[in-house]
Formats: sequence, C-alpha cells, structure tokens
Amino acid sequence: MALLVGRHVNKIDRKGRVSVPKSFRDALNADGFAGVFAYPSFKYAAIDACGEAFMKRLSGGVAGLDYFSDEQDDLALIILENADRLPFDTEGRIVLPGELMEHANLAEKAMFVGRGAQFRIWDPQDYERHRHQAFERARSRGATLKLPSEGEG
Amino acid sequence: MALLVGRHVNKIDRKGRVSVPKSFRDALNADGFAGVFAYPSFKYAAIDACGEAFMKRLSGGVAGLDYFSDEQDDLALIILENADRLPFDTEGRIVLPGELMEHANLAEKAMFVGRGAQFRIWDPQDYERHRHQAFERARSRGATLKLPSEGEG
DNA sequence: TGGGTTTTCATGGGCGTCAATGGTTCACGA
DNA sequence: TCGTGAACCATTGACGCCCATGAAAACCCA
Repeated sequence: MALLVGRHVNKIDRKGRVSVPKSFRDALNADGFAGVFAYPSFKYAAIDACGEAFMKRLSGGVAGLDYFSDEQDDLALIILENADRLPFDTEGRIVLPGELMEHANLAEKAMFVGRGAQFRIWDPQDYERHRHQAFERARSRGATLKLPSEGEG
Repeated sequence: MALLVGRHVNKIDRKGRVSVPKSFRDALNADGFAGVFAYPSFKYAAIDACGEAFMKRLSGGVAGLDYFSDEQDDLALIILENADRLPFDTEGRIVLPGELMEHANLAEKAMFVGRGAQFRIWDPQDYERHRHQAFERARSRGATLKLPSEGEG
C-alpha cells in the first residue's frame, strides 16, 4: 500500500462527518474495503485507524505472535472489540462515533496524521502539544537513528 | 539511486513553489514516486528530504516496533509523522508547506544541498553560516577521515 | 577557439479541475 | 409518522496543469 504520510486538518460538520484526505482514501481503497477501521489509541487521546489489510493482520492468530507478546495479546483483543468499521460516503467522508470522538477529545476539527501503514486522528491542538513534546525530547537527548540497511526496508 | 550532490539556490515564488534542481529530480523520479518526502530536521533549522525508497525504509523499520515505543522509536515516529509528500508539478516544482518554511526560516530563496541519498533545504544565508562553522570546527580539531579502500564502495 | 545557434532549465502567471464542505432530499426501519 | 442515516447536489477555494518568457548552458561549425 502507498505510504500514509502528512498531516491534514479537516472539519467535522454538525452531523459528525469528516472528509478523509484524498491521498489516504486512495491508499485505503486499494486495500479492499472502501473505508477505515478505527479504534481508540490506548496510549494517547487519539484514534488509531488503518485499512482492511492491516486489520486482518491484527485479527489473524499470526498477528498476535508477530506483533504482540502474551500480555499484548489482550491488547489485540481490546483493539478488535473496540474497532469500528467506518465506510466512506459518496464524498469520501466517514462518520465518527461519539465514543471515539470523546476518547480523542474531538470537537470542530480532526487532524489526520499519517504513520506509514496506519494513521491517527487527533484534535489539532492536542497533537501540536504531543508533537512538540516528542520533538523536544528527541532533541534534548541528541537522538540519533540507525537506519535499516538498504534493501532491507 | 544516483547520488545527490552539489548546492543549488532556487527562488520561491509567491505561490510557495520552488524548482527542484534537475539533477535531483532525475534521481528521485527513478525512485517510484515523482516527488519528494520532506520533514523538518530536528537538529537544524532546515528541511530534510528524500525519495520514496528511503522513506519506506523508515516506515518499515518503525512498523515492527509499533505500540512499544522506546525512546529511539519516538524519533522514527517523529520523522514519519512530520513528513510531507510533495509531488512535482509539470515543471518539476514542489510547494513547500508553510510549517516547513517557518521551521527552515525560508523566505525568498531555497538552497538544495545534496547529501548522497538525501538532501537538505536551507535558507542560503543560514547555510553559509552553518557551513562556515562546520568548516572551522573541523579545522580546529584537525579532523581527518579514513576512506574505505577503493572497491569497497 | 570564438562566435553564433539551439536546447534545456528556471520562473511567472492564468485558468480549469477537483477536493472539501454544507445543505437538502430520499429511503428505510422503528 | 417520525427519526436516523445515507445518497444527491451545489458551492468555493485551493491546487495542479498549461503556456509563455528569460536566462544560461551545451552544442556546433567555421
């Protein structure tokens, strides 16, 4: 699947509808199901989302081994049980369930944040804080990053 | 991919467009996606940029670690989440998002600096200062560099 | 080697298209 | 019959596409 990158702020209308950024839609559509799977992030006040392919990896028994240790197996369950299947409407919008909106502290605007194979949905201001903190943390640590060697990616 | 080398100063027009130097374009086009991925350098007031292949290496490395962020993981996420996908227009220009322009202190001109597999975008004057400092630092340290023997790449 | 010619690249601006948004109607189930 | 939600349509504003221009470099030939 094409990479999901970039940040896009879209408006939530009074019906709770939000346009999913076109570039994300294109990537997700190629994924089988014309829509997204969304579940609350357990670490942040944000919504985790992905396409069908990624979701299948979570739901399959293999996923538990690849991605989660024993304890985190529980986590997969939590994710699956809390996941919503949100289809695109004709204009490429989704309707955010109230529960998710509350969890992510969403009101007027939703920020879609690409994370490669998945993406997150944040309140723009919350994300700004989160991003800033992470940025400063990395900077103050003088962080460096080892890249996988060419051809392994 | 062909090596990205050299420094090129191009103008930023009033729409925020900049021509990417032809030699860079050719190298990046061969990379799958006709455009660049750009994200703020966390060390400097500059923009880091690369092609799709490089970005996928970052994404691939992060995917396996997801949900269990140690500090190092944080950094990779910051790169991915802050990345913008900037396609070339018909003339080989990209549009720089305002956020990146602010981060890199860009106004009228943008300097493209080749770094092998990636490149950076600087304000020309900032870069001159940076270059000078690095030069002096190396000189005062009496820096030397061991080259790999010929044939080792 | 020098001058003239041609091609390529960077730049500017106008215009059309499409993505995002808002509202209204329609279908269906309670 | 009412409420809910999905499809339909209309608006607008940003972005991509196109062409036109200028400058510089590459090229060619005498």
